[in-house]
Amino acid sequence: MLDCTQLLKEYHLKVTPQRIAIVAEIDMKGHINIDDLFNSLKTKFPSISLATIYKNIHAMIDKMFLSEVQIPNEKSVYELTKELHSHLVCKNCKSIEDINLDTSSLLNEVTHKSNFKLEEVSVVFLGLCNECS
Amino acid sequence: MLDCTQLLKEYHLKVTPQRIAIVAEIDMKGHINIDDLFNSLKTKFPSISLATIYKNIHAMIDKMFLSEVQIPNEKSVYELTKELHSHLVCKNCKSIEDINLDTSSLLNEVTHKSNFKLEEVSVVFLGLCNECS
DNA sequence: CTGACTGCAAACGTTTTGCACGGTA
DNA sequence: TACCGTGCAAAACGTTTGCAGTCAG
Repeated sequence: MLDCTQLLKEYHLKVTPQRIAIVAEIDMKGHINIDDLFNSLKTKFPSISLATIYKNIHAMIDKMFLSEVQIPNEKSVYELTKELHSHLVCKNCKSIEDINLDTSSLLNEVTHKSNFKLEEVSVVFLGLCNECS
Repeated sequence: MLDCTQLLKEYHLKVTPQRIAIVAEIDMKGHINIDDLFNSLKTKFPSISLATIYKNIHAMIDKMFLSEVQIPNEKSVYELTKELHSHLVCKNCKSIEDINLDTSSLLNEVTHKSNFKLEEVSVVFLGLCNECS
């Protein structure tokens, strides 16, 4: 299990119960949006504020240990920063799976076809997950 | 040059001066966000309302002849619907280029590695355009 | 002539901000 | 103790809605 306290310290963020809970929840769920995070944390911290969630999510993104994942037509979800990967999104249940892909041929193709100096590529697949299909 | 009136008729939307201007502007710019569209149209229609822009953009998306392009960390832009393609986005000047890619090997890879039934894939490249690099 | 479109203003949902209080280091 | 984080309330922001007047078909 992830040592949230340790992680926060590594990134020079003060360790508070709310922050520990935020990191623990994201780690457990893998991907979660602001509202679901807020609702989950309310059971543990009945008076927690959405402002606190927003402030902390942004602080963690600034420190680069959280990443925002933008999903077409859905609210963004957040995940602990891992090595580069792509996402599979279920159109039905909205669940999200990570997948590691070899994008080298794609990058190669773009490098030859365009004048862009590429830095990142975001690949999102939409479809139906195993359970929904 | 695109016959905007004709296009609107084909998709069974009433032809109004505002709609012609919206389609013409999107066709001219290729990709444009709501604010830029609003500001461009204000020179021609000083009293045009943002509500009109929003309503029309959505009407055209519903008729499938406009498409929304979601750009990480930026406002969505809109384009006339063309055959499936990917986008190159300049991190500096925010310009957008279309590119046609062969995504078959990518789809193949995902089909083998996951249990998802794929329907769509969105690929966005971020980097620097020719002028900015 | 009728229904659809426009522009305005108000409503709405989400995110951000300012501030007083409390907790971490 | 000094500063940072929290929670509340208000503000800001982008988008949507309702409505009265106008226009396209």
